[in-house]
Amino acid sequence: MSEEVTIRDIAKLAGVSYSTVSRALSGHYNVKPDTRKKVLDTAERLGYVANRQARSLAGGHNHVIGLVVHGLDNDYVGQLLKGIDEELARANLEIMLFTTHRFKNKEISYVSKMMRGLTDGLLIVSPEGYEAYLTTLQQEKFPYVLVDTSGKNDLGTTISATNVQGAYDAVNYLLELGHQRIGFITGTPTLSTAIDRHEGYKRALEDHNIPYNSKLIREGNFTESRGYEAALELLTSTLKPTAIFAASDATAFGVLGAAQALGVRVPQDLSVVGFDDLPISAYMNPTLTTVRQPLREMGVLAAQRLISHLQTGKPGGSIQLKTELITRGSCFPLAGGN
Amino acid sequence: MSEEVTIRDIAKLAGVSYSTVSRALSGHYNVKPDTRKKVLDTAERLGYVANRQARSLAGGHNHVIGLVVHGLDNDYVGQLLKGIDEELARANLEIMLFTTHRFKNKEISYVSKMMRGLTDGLLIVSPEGYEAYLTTLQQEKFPYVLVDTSGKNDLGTTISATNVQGAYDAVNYLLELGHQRIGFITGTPTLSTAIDRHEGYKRALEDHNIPYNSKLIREGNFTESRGYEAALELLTSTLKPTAIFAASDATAFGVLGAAQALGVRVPQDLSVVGFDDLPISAYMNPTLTTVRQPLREMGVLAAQRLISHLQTGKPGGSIQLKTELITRGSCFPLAGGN
DNA sequence: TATAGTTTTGGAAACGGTTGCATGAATAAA
DNA sequence: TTTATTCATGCAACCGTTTCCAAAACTATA
Repeated sequence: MSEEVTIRDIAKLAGVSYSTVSRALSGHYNVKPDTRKKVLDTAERLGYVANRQARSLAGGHNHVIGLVVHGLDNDYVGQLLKGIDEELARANLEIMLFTTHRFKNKEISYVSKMMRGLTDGLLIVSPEGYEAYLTTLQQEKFPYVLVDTSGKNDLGTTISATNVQGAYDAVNYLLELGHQRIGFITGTPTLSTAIDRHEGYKRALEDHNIPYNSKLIREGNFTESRGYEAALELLTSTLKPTAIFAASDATAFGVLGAAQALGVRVPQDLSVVGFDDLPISAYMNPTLTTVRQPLREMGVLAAQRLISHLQTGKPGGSIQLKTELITRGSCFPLAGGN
Repeated sequence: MSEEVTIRDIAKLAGVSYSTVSRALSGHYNVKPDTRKKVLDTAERLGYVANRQARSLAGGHNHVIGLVVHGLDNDYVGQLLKGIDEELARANLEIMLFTTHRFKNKEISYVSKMMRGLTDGLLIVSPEGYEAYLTTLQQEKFPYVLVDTSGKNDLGTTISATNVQGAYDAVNYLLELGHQRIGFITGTPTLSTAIDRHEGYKRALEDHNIPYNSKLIREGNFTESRGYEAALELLTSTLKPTAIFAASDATAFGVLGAAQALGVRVPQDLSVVGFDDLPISAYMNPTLTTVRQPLREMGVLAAQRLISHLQTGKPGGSIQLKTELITRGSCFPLAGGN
């Protein structure tokens, strides 16, 4: 290992004390402009890179933010992350990745302490309701932002989309096309987004005076495979729906797959609407009608609000972004009765 | 902030010195079994969580590995990460995420120093050829593993798949179905995987005595949108192919989209083969014939080899995993002449 | 029982920063 | 010009570990 350059090396060359170097580098203190310039130049020349651990150990900050996610194996998180990474890069913050299943067998206090030790703040994607560590973090005023959750419980800053309205729009659209038996494959029932989309489904039916029928509902978990199974069930049941609203695009892909497997034509025999508007959705056959969430923008906003919290010490307010129904080729007006 | 428990607190309660606590906790030293137990119990009781920065500052390890990727907005990385995360979690290693575009305007030395300061080792996904920082890392004997690259240049431990063979199998399959004008949409030309797949395409043609025709080739970049455009070009050119081999599943999705837009029926009028076997591919319409790479397993192996390097000080050997042609519904034998 | 050898343990010195306090320099006010 | 005030800087202490070194406590051998 080549010797690392430290602030003491810079101090020696620049002819000042190491504390001055520290102050010049960090910037929040009074340092004479010439001195600062001299220090910065020397640092530059020596190729100085601050030792993050030393810095944070001494009471400074980590310059690392933690990203808490269920998993990375779905495109949806990828889209969010695009926006997040962009903003964090701009602020020179590194990302530490925590997948929640790692927490399963750990003590809450361990998880919270570890994350606090490693990061300056947390971006928590799609928290599963009242996560135990949230309360701890909140008590300790540790900065965090919840991304893609309605966060009804006043758990802090949340960035969300209009999930109820989005689902309402989707189902309303199907209803106006003449569909009456509209199946619904839910998301993971513990996630607020899933609950909200379910609510939107109910409200749209209500407004059209169509009774809610639980036989048309299947529990999903936002994955393709579960969407496939659930659609198979719905399409072979006695109360076969003429349209299916899937709580996510991934789920909808499963529905399309199931329809294909059963020889059910989409959209002629079955209309399908998804939720998310992932990039691939536009390339499906048929192209998928879906409710667009501005995922990347949500990522940007989440990061911005966390950064602002870090800088000002005050949490940013919550915000809800608008969803938009994107009509493509997977829906069809219902012709005759039945 | 509630006061953190330190090794000194443990020392006091356990009635030993703090250095003994450190030794008991880290485990590589001689500590009397009773003493160790006493220390461990006390630590447990106090809910002790080691301060990572202090530990690494003092010369220990970070217990963090860096994951270097282009971006997370494709499912392929997600699959890899599943395996990686699994293994790293088992070894109690945290993940720090570095997206390469962040490096673009930075000095090589900065990037390498930063990563070294923050992590104990690196998992570099799909490096774009001879990355400048690789040489630096190699010189400094910093542990890293390259994932999904053929790494011809002896750049260290690499985990790859049989890309040449995989592409060969795909094209060979199309040839045996009777196709002669087989279009090819490449991957990002600087990536070794893309080069290898191109090579496989060439060899298969060669073995069937079909001349390589650059008019049937379009440059892609592993994305859907580029796949769409490229397919549009191919399908409207004078030398319209009867089959297209896409260098990735995402690219193939674009091809399917383009065919759909042009009213070209797949597989009747056009056969399509992808590469990756992403989960969604099985749900496409038609279901996508593709070359499967064991992405998750590659992730597992990469992590295992890095961990072993960390523990033994010796780099693990490179390994190449087998790809497999998965035949589904997107290909069709070519009937008449053409 | 004395002696040499081996464990086990404690104390001190790092690791590379930040920051409070005190002092010196520079500026403004009298 | 003197004095008060602000600004700039240096020194030392500290953050929570690891690890070197030496001393203490055992063990085994003679």
